[in-house]
Amino acid sequence: MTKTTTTLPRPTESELELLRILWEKQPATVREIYDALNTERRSGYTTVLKLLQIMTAKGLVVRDEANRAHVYRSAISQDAMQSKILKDLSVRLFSGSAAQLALHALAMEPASDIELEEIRALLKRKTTSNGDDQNTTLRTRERKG
Amino acid sequence: MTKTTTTLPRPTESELELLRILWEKQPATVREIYDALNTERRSGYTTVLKLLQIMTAKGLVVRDEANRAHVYRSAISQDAMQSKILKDLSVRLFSGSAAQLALHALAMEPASDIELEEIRALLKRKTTSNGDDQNTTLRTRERKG
DNA sequence: CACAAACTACGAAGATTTTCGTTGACAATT
DNA sequence: AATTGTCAACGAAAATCTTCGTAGTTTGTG
Repeated sequence: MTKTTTTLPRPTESELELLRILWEKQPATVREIYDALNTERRSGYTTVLKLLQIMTAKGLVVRDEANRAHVYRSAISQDAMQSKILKDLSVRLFSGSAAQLALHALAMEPASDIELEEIRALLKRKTTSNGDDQNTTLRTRERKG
Repeated sequence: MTKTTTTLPRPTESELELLRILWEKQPATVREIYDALNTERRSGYTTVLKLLQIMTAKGLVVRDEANRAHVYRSAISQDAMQSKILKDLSVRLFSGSAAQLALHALAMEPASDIELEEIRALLKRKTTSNGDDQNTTLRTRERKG
């Protein structure tokens, strides 16, 4: 039976690792994901396969079974997942205030000038039209690991 | 044998729930924590007790055994735990950039004017002396649930 | 065709987390 | 002093997460 949940569950620790790889390399086969993962940590092939099967059942990823080697894609964009997890965390640890969360994150790290500029720009936009929850899509830039 | 870990482990989901109550009401006995928790979710008394014992072993909380009903305190401030968890999350989901994390959090929520002002102030400080990881302690304000 | 390689599915062991019942100690009440 | 209530400790069941071995199928190669 296929589970029909509208809301995706929060990924577990290792599920998130696979999602990270997918966002970078998708669409990808188990083999490709396995290879990518094993440059970081040691893990068996069937372990990765099993995880992807579970994630498929959960709806975290979708797969194309057209070919023998199934091809996986994450079911949610990195951007959306980031928002989802931050939202959750803001509730659990910041009394629901994402702004307080942001403030904390900012205080932690000496951000680069470029990043500071992006934040200022965003703040400006939020100020001019406050209250309205307008569509503020982020440009996601690359960051070397 | 008492475990001697310098670094506190990341709290689990339910451990974090108890920490939240502690930060609000500490010092507190098991009974008090149990009562507070049960205004939100249903949970048995010994469940809470057991969790607190585990957390004591992990070093997440400390307890005063002077009286029959032990009295618990969190071993780490809410502020420090927030930083700890955000740091962890920035690594796992934002390629190590807390600034990107902050940007995301900001884009999500229509922050209040006061919060926006705080963020601007923080940005100003970070701008004038960039690169230096100066001591930026946050004022933590109250927020009605 | 026979054999090896690559693949999915599945079950299950191991590890961790969550929950609670039971026990025994002590305290308060009658 | 007997009963009832509260407490910490402990063990263990239940639930979830992680890992991998085995089996069976399909594909590629000699």
